Amino acid sequence: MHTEIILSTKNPYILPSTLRSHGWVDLLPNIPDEKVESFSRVERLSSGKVINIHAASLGSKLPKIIITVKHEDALMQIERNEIVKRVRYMLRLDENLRGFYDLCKKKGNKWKNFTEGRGYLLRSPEIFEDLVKVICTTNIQWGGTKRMVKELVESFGVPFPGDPALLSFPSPESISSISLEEFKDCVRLGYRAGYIYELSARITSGDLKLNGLIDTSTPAAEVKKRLIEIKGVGNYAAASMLMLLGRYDQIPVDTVFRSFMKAKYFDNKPFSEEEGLSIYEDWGRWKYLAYWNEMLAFYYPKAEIK
DNA sequence: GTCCAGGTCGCGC
DNA sequence: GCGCGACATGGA
Repeated sequence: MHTEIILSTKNPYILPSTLRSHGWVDLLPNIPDEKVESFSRVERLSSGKVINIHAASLGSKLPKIIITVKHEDALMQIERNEIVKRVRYMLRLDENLRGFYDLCKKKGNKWKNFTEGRGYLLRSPEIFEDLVKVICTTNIQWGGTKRMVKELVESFGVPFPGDPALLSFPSPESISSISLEEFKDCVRLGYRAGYIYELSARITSGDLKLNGLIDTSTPAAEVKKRLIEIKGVGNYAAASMLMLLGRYDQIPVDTVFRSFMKAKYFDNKPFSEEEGLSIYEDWGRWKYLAYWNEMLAFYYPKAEIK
C-alpha cells in the first residue's frame, strides 16, 4: 500500500536545485529519478518498519513537497510524524537562507541573479549517515566514495519488503554487531574501515551521541572540536559536517577548494590556505554557500537552475 | 607499473 | 605547534 504526505514550504525552495547541489543524491540509499528532479530512498523507522519514500515538488514559489510512502502495514501516526521529520531535515525545509540571499543582492554583479530557493544542500536524515559518507570522501575520488557507500548499504542495509533489492542505510548497531576483522572482510573501505567501525561501536555503546551536534546554541567552534575528536574526522571532514549541520561559516579545504581557487583567483599559481580563505571572509556566516555556488557556476556554467 | 584521490593520524622535533 | 611518512583501495 502507499500513502501520500504533503509538506508545505515556508521559504522559497527549489527541490531539483537541492538534489543537484552536491553528490549526495547519488549515494545510496538515495536514488534520483532520471532528470534528478525527485528522489527516493528506503528508510528504517524507529518502529522497525521499513518503508520506501519518494519526494517530489509541486508548484514554484512556495512549492509543496509530495512524499509518496510505500509500505506494508498501515502507517501509525507516530511513523508519519517521523517520516515528515526526516524529509524536512534531509531537504532542510526549515532552514532559512534569507540572510544569504540578502547578502547576494548586496554583492551585486553575478550574485544578484542568485535565485531564491537555491543554495540548499541535500543531507541525510541521520548525522551518522552523513558522518560515514563524509569519511568516505576523504583521500579518495568520487567513484571510490560511491563504491564504498554502496558496499556498506549492500552488506548492512535492511531490505524494503516491497522490493528486497532496495536497502536502507546501515544502522551503527548492524555494523558493530560483527568483529572489526569481519567488517574489513565484507566491505572494502581501506584504512577507513577502522574509523567507521569505531564510530559505529561508540554510538552503539552510548559512548558517543551525535544528536547534540545539531544544537544551534552550541558555538560552531565547539561543534567542530567535538567532530574532530572523532577518529577519521579532521579539518576537512569537520568543516563538511558543519555545512551538513546547517552552519556555513567554515570552508572545507580540500583538493576541490584548492584547484578551484587556483584556477579562479590565483592565476594557476600556488597560494596559501590563509590567502584562499580570505577571499570569502566578508561572507560572514555564509562563506560555504558563497564558495560552493561560485565553484559550481565555474565548473558547470550551464547547470544554472531557474 | 606509478601516482594519487573531496585527508587524517601519529610520530618526532 | 609544525613537518612528514604511512595508510587501503582502485581509478587515471
